[in-house]
Amino acid sequence: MLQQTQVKSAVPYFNRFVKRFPDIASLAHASEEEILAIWSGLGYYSRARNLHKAARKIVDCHEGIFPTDYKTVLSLPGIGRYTAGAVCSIAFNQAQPVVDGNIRRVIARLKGIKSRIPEKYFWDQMSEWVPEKKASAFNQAMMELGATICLPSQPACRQCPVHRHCLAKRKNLQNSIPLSKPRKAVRKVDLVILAVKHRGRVLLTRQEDGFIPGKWGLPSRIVPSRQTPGETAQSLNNKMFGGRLPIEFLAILKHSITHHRISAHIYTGNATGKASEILEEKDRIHWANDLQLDAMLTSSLFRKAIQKCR
DNA sequence: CACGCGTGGTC
DNA sequence: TGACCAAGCGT
Repeated sequence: MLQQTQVKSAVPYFNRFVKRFPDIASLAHASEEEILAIWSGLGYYSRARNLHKAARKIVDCHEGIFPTDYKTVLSLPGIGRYTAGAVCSIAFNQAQPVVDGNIRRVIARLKGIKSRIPEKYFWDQMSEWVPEKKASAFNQAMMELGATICLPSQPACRQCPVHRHCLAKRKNLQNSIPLSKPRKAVRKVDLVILAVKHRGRVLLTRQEDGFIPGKWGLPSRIVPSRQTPGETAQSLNNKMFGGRLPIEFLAILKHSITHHRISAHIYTGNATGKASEILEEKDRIHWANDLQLDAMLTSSLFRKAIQKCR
């Protein structure tokens, strides 16, 4: 959960997760749907799928007991160099290095590194520093230092236990180190979302090529350039209802996903009479009640859209 | 090494 | 508000 996610954001998800899946066996035997339902809103959903796979692999290959050997831990799905090092050092106190965003910043400042350098540099440095008998405390301390004192902006150098060793501080370069990476341009996307209601239920569809991840979602379509959202909404209406559904513009929701900035144009409609005949395969649609919505929707964009219709 | 993957915190 | 960033991973 903590991969690319702040501790503060993950904590409530973690508590719910371990309450529902208190051990490896219960996770291994759960359905992916249920796991994703608990994960819903946290983002990076492949983490949840990999966690599920890892649990099953541990049950199948390691008699249900979490391995302690570094190479074996590293071989689990969703566990890369960082997580394997974190688990082996923090949980098992093995002298394995870890490098995360915090540690990159701490090292770059300590060493006064002004240019882009290969990732290997940080790993080599941490391998050299990690103490044989206190790997757990050391690795956590390095990350904590970055998370609480050696902050991205306005670092609290006066409180820093190693400020006397810090080249960035000595040269007064704390605010220009580390070099911020050139970001990929954010693409703006217009998306039409249909919130169709019928007797207190909401229409969900499966979209194989859906822009928003997760199996079930509200009917949606990206607005092609040279088309207005209204036209796209009508064309979606044509495809799904033969154009018989009276739809009404409701709101625009802003939602950002990595390098996409989505403007979601929400349209609502009431499916009654002929409009309730949907031109879509039966197994691709579902009329969901409130309880099902909660369990089936993964993306928080769709959740926000539903909230708007209440 | 570059890229895509979600969402929320922070200034 | 927008830009940057977060206990990264798999391809």
